[in-house]
Amino acid sequence: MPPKNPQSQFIQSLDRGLTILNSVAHSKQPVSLKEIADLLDIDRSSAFRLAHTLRRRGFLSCPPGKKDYVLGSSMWTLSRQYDWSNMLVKVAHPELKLLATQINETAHLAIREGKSALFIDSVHATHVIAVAGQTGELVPLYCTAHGKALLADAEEEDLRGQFGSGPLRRYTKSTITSIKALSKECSGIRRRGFATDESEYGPEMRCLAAPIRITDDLIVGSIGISAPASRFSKDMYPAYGEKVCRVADRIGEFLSNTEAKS
Amino acid sequence: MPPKNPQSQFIQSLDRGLTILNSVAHSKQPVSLKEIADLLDIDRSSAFRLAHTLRRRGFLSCPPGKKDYVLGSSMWTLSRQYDWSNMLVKVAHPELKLLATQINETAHLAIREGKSALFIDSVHATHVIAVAGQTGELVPLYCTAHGKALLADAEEEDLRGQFGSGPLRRYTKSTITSIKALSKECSGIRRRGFATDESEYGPEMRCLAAPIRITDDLIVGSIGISAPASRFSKDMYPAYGEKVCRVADRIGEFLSNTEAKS
DNA sequence: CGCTATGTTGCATTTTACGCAGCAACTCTG
DNA sequence: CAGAGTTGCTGCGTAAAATGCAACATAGCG
Repeated sequence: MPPKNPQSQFIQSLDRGLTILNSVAHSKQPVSLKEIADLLDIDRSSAFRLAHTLRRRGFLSCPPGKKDYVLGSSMWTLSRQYDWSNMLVKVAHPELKLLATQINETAHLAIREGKSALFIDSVHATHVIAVAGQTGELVPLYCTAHGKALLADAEEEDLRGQFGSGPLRRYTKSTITSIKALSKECSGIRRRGFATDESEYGPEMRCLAAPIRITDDLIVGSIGISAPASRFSKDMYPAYGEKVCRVADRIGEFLSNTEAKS
Repeated sequence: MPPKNPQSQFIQSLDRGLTILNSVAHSKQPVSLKEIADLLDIDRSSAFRLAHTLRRRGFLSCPPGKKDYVLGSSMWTLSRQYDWSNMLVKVAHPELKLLATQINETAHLAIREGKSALFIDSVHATHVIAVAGQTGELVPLYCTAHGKALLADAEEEDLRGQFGSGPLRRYTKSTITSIKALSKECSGIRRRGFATDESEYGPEMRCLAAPIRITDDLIVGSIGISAPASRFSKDMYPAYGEKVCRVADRIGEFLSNTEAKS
């Protein structure tokens, strides 16, 4: 039976503290105490005590001399020490398996690492193989389906900041070498929901991948399928694309919350 | 005057919530409700309400089906959306400048990015240059002073996991090519406090760098100086090393808290 | 040098979070 | 399979803890 009074399970002050963390993290400028108080619609003194607690615990920090708040070292520590990729693998592996068997081609899971995409899990068509195939391999971001899926939300200026303004290295005839073209490709991926690789990195290989998004649309990984071009024609893009997108969305939902429904 | 009652500025439930976040983040396994209750020495019901609040806000999450807690997507979002390197640059730049003028050689600031070290700021000997020199450059981790400083806390098995078991690529005669030697080098860096580069990557260049550590000893960046070997002999290591270490420590302290002293 | 805006502390009030008790689901264990 | 022991979850009365207010402190500004 559902709880009669669901509100009683809410700790107000903790909730408020988390709201503060969120707003500080999303703000590009340091946040003043007044802004916090206004945001939560509480007295300045209460805001002060909440912020003070967060600071003492290292979750917030004040730039030397200033009295504004920025994220503190604890957030740094927490996010780094935690093995996100392991969690992603755990949640995604069953879905990866499902995808591979449904389509009967190799399915991959990738995350971003620096300026590359890193394959962290894969399931082959005929049999399940945990540590084999391309798992562990690093590939460029701008000329692979997984890489481009991971870049999907980047705007032209972001791309320029990350790859510089010069032309990109060409691997094959179809490699995208200009930032402008890459940016256009990204907007196409956002629209369609999935990215493809027309032998832009390695020859005679087709790949289709979709970004895995969590709350706030942040892209945390990509999932997709690869096959020799001979077995994987362009006609299959719509059908496979929809399948892959659906799987990616489901993984994202699992990661985002899991209100623990069955 | 110091507050008469410093405890009154402390919000208990928020503090407890943060403690939960910390313990979940540091634990390798998912954490059960009972463990949380025991840790904080509070009733299970209170622990439940705290954890429940954290979960509804996305800071914790339950693996599908299970009732244990792991870090949630909000932590993911927060840590990624925040521009850490920008913050590091802001805090470290004055110190970098000081270091460069004191020693009168180029000083660099670097962070880890994937399997490389990325230079994010530099100050040249004679003049301050914000966006020039090696800023933006990626260099290998295992054969540069900055890279090795960033790796300092890694144990042999970590290194093996990150670089594979094969030999490392050789750039010069003095490049370290075995994981075992690299591990030994790391323990030396931990002992001394700083790393050096004996022309292991590029020729005729010496470099000395120290890791920047925040709370829990997590390494978040490195700071160091570079010079042609002709001007920078081995004799200078102790003196320069101590200087660089002191600067690195101060930056770490600034980042870790800033109890806002002057 | 006032004046306002913001940060910080003490204190009285009452909201809020706590522990207790009890139920439900699940796991051992014989 | 029964019964005992864990653990997760909810309702409720109470006490403690968080809140808002007022006052003080400090910084920025004209």
